[in-house]
Amino acid sequence: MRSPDELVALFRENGRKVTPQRECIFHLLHNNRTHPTAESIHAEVVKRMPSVSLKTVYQTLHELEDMGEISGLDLGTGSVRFDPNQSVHHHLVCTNCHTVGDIYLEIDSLQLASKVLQGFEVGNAEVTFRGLCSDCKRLGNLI
Amino acid sequence: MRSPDELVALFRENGRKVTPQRECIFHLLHNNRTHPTAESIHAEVVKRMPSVSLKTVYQTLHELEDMGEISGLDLGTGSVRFDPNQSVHHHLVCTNCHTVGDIYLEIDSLQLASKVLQGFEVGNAEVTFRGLCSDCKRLGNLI
DNA sequence: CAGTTAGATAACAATTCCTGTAAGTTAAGC
DNA sequence: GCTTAACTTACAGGAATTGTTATCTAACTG
Repeated sequence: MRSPDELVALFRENGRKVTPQRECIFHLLHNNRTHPTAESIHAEVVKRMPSVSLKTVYQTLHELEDMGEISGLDLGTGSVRFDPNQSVHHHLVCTNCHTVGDIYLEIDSLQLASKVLQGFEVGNAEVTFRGLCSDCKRLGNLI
Repeated sequence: MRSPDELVALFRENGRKVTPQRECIFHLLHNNRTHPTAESIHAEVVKRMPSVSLKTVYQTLHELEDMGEISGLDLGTGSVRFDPNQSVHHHLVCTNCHTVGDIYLEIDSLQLASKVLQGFEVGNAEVTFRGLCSDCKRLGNLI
């Protein structure tokens, strides 16, 4: 995702309006590696601007998603997570605490032989690793 | 997933009761490669037994899941899909029509170097390919 | 720099997918 | 055939998200 300042300019170029609510969301997403949900972003926004509705947060997140600035990830944790990290990477999902980590992989086998694809045109490939994060693993050993 | 007859026996062994509703669901799942949702299974069940509730379908599907006979898949298509195919495979999800196909892959690179995992203990790795299925691709070309 | 207006916001209701509850019904073992 | 745990149904409820609408405001316009 671009910097908040660049997003402001980009929004104006696209005929979208720049509101304080949106700027707040831009800042909260910038360099954010926590894979936040709309709900968690909203919780942070509300600390600064108490009247902002969840709907506004969803709308802004979806606009950023449509513009390719962030990705919505459905990792089976109940709600969609938003990721401003647009470099190619994959995810580690803790089956216990549901935190999401990033992992950078070169997966040669993902260059698939066309025969196995049977006409399917691949846009992208996501790899999701499920297991225990280091914290939950450690706690698990203690119990 | 095992055959309907085997499931009947297995349910009884496990102290679960075998009802006509459940047997109907067993048959609908057997050799089913369509990755049905609870809703779509229910639609089929109702054709044969009009009074069956969606709740009953969910309950039976979850029991089969708990027994390891089917897998629940959250592929970001809105609802959970159930897959009786228990061999190791991955999925092709059409971003247009949301149908789900199977793909069999050997992914050597998924034997990850422990350094990139930073203490994360991997249980399993799922690969989801998103793109256009052959039907949607063809239609896309025509439009 | 006030007026205009497309677009954004907030409050609220609705939707979708799924789960909890409670009361009636049935399969399996005796 | 009786008992009882388990199943089924109807219905309510819940979480995540989206639709609606009236109000408001950013940014353009003169």
